[in-house]
Amino acid sequence: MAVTLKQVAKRAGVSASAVSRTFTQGASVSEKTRKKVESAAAEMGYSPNFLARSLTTRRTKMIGLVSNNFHNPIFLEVFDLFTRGLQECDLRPLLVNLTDQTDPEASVKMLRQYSVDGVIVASSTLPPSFAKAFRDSNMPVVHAFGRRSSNPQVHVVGIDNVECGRIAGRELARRGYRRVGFLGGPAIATSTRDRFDGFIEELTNHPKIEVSHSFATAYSFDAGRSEMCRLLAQMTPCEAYFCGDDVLSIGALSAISSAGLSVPDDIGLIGLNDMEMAGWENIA
Amino acid sequence: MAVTLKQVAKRAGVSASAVSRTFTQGASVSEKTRKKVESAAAEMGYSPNFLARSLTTRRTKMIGLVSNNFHNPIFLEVFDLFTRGLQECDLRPLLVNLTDQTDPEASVKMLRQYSVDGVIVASSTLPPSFAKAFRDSNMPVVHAFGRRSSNPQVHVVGIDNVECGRIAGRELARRGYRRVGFLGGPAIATSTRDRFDGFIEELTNHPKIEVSHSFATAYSFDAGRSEMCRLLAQMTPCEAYFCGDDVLSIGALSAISSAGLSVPDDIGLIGLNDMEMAGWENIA
DNA sequence: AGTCTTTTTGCAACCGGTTGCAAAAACTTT
DNA sequence: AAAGTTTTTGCAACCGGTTGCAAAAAGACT
Repeated sequence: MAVTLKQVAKRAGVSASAVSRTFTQGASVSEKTRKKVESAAAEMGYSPNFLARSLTTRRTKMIGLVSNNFHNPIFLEVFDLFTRGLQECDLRPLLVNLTDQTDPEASVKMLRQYSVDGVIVASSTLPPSFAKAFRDSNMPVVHAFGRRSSNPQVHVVGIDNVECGRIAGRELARRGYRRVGFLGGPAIATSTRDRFDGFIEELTNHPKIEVSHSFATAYSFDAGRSEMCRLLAQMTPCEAYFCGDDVLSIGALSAISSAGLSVPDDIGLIGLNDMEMAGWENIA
Repeated sequence: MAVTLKQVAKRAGVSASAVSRTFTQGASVSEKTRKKVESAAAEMGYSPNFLARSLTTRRTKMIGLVSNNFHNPIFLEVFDLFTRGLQECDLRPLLVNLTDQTDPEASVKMLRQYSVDGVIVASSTLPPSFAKAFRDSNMPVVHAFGRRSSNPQVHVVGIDNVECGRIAGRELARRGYRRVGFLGGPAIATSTRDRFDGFIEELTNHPKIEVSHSFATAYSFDAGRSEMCRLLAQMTPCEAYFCGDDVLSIGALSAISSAGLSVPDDIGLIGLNDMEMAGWENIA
């Protein structure tokens, strides 16, 4: 169906190699034949088939973009930025949605069958089996929002979650709260653990402050809301909370206002992520 | 690097075709050789290269998933559902983020170079040039959230926006509002136009009701908010509004509450989409 | 055992490109 | 004009598979 290199070659009256070379950066072609080829190609609407090319060049310019965070609105921003970034580098994202039913091994195998040049895993809430499968895949993988890994094969980019925790702790202390709580995401998420560790570490410097903590079941609005409801129902809720993620904060806010309380008058709250929505003014 | 079919063939002591056939649905292989091949393949960790295969089968099982809606939170849900759906059909989405700087022709060409089996365009706010480019691409394309097209090549799936408009109009009339407004998305979006048309059509049945309309500059929180601010600043704002999209509604809600008014006591509001977030209870 | 069918198998060509290599063409030099 | 250099070109093999076809093997039937 599509126009092939050979057809162009015939039309331009040159060999296949000549055509191939005019479409390859830095190959040796005379100006004369290049012109011939280019006009023939233009007339016929030819452009080289990337997959056939990849067979010999061993580069597909495809990147596996893997995530299981399709319910945390911050990830729409993440996908936006990541895909744009890739596109600017002339790479295309092959999207993989990891669900609970997905077999991590199968996903890795699939990505290998498609010969992706690399993989980006964008998630901090990845079950260990997934993390392991991608780690062992021996393709280049970068784990976004992960934490420093013991495995040197995997590049990690992310924020310093421990430091985030410290900052939040410091701020709450500065504001004079005496009883503070940490409201984290799923206990298995490394991001939550690190933020928690930093938070605790910082607050040990302030022995007068009473610290408690709890974990929501997911990074989601509902989880944040119900966990905060539970906390508020307790005998002595804290004076202020540090939420491990903005979507949790928003859920928590919802719980707080349903309870007839307000932020920051009745209760203090610190979120994390600065998502676009957090700026929406009716939330609070 | 990766194990190839030939290596497996040699190890299993059979021809290349035999190996190929054991990995092809419905090909003729005896049980005996199949076993030999399978065990050899398992030992060596072989799985067929999809791209090489696609060269002869002319099927890549890749689908271009194209959108420019990376700021409307409803689209995270859309991506989630679409990718899952594709994965269930054993297809992989090649994601394309259309920005203002993107050249539609280039995107189409790119998708053709990757030999995608088809394209899903998920957007109702597509500039006509994009729509046209994909339409003319002579690959199978389905336009999600589009409207019935004059071009029979393109499959469209979406809701009946005209009917949505009618329903909203009917409902506002039923509730006895006398002065109602339509707050739509960008005037070029077909979805907005259709919803508007349906809305108007329905309300012509109620001649006593006064109808006005305006369009936000985008399907976004900010656009909804600022448009509603403008409306509220007018001499006589309407008693109720129909917003063409939930994210607009949320923006509008924000404007309304900033103005010290509340819904539905002071002003009526109908949204559209039932996005996950619309259930978040602190929004309203 | 011999003949006729049906199934399984390997050869070889092909999918759409790339690339090492040696020959051909184009310049330089003297 | 002949010899030496550099650039451009086409041939042919290859990337990792699939598939039509005819020969080989296996099974069915007298």
